[in-house]
Amino acid sequence: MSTSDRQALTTTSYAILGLLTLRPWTTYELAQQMDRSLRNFWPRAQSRIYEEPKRLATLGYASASSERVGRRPRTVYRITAKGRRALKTWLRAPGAGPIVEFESLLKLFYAEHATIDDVHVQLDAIRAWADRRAEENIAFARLYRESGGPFPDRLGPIVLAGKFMTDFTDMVHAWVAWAEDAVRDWDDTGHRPHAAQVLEDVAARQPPTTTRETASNEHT
Amino acid sequence: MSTSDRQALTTTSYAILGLLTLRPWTTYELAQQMDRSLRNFWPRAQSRIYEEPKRLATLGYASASSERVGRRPRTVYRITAKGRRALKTWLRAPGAGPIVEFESLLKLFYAEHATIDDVHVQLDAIRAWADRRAEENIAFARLYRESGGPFPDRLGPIVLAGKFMTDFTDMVHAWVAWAEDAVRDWDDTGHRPHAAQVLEDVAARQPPTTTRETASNEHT
DNA sequence: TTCTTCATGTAATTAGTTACATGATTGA
DNA sequence: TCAATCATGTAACTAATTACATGAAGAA
Repeated sequence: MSTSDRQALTTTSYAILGLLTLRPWTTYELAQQMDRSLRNFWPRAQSRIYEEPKRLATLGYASASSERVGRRPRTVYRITAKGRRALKTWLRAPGAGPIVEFESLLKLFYAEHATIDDVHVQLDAIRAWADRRAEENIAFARLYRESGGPFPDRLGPIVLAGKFMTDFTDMVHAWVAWAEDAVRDWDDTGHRPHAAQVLEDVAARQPPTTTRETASNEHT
Repeated sequence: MSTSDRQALTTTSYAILGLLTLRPWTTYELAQQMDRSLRNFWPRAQSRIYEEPKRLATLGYASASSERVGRRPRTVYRITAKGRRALKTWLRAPGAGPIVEFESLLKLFYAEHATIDDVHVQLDAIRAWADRRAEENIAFARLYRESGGPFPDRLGPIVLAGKFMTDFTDMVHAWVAWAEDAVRDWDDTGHRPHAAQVLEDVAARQPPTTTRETASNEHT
């Protein structure tokens, strides 16, 4: 039981297995590709990308062939039939929803202990992040529009993920603009017009009508 | 050097240190509060919340006082002056930008190997996720509008983070609606009108004018 | 020839998770 | 009085990270 647990693939395993369906890769190429395509919704360190395919190979989901560059060894990985089957099975089960980690926002969450300058440092950093990402998104879109990209027949799934990323970038950008306005009314009066407005707006919304047993939240 | 490294606080340490500025908490309360307030932008397992304050205490950033409930011991943590200073210092440095992990999207990214049903399983799961979150957001806003919440003077920072979360939820919701349309044109023709449209739109954008040394990306 | 960057990997360490264990409290 | 839930914690494990090491290739 604990032995079979140890053999269970992680999401990262499947992430790499998925890349291996496209073509064989050297570990370095995998790391590069991971960085290009999955970084934004499944970020992992380079060393992880070097380790995972080994495991895939020992478990039979991939095959490893050793090559040689001068005196240096290198490994090329290919997916096996077993690997393809495993991937297909994994694709059928619903995956986890989005998880966000956001250190700058955490700092803003404790802004009462910071100076107003500190707050602007965070907001500026976030804006810079959004700008950088926006640039990447545009460069990416132009590349694909002009050349079709390295895997033109994958356009559908690629843009599915790509639009998620641009939507997220846009959202962060808009949020930071709002936040800059909002912190402008942070004075000693305790009045927080922007915050109050948000509360009103969100509180006035109709909860989505989920179909689980006539959601009885109307005790109003 | 490696000894002093071991003493470095992590972001999670500061997350808890921040809560400790609000009032003293038992570990269980801390875990609860973490789950209520920080889960959405700094999610950590409950056991982590039980361990971290110990470290804060041994390093002098917090003090621990042992109480007793029947025969059971429990610990209440309080921030120290040193802890407050450390938090303030941490707040000054720019934090990391948002990191997203999204397993369902990863599965969609490999949708070529899935059936159309599999794809809809993912999209449905994502929509359900967004609906659940929307509900939480609304409940949260209503609570704060009506009662002011447990820390009414923190309204500013709280809504800063809260609006980020609702904006994100809204974005996911809108994206999934678009995605459902987009996968509708996934047939064998290879035509992907929705995807193509996104590429056009994003490619046509003007990159944000970052002020680092006259960004020379106009070789057009 | 030397410096830098690209390429390929391993080792050490840790932050974090899952799983377990059990006492206290509530209420049926 | 029994079961379920709340409360409090520890132990075992691992996925992941940072840091290091070094050969190959290209440029100056």
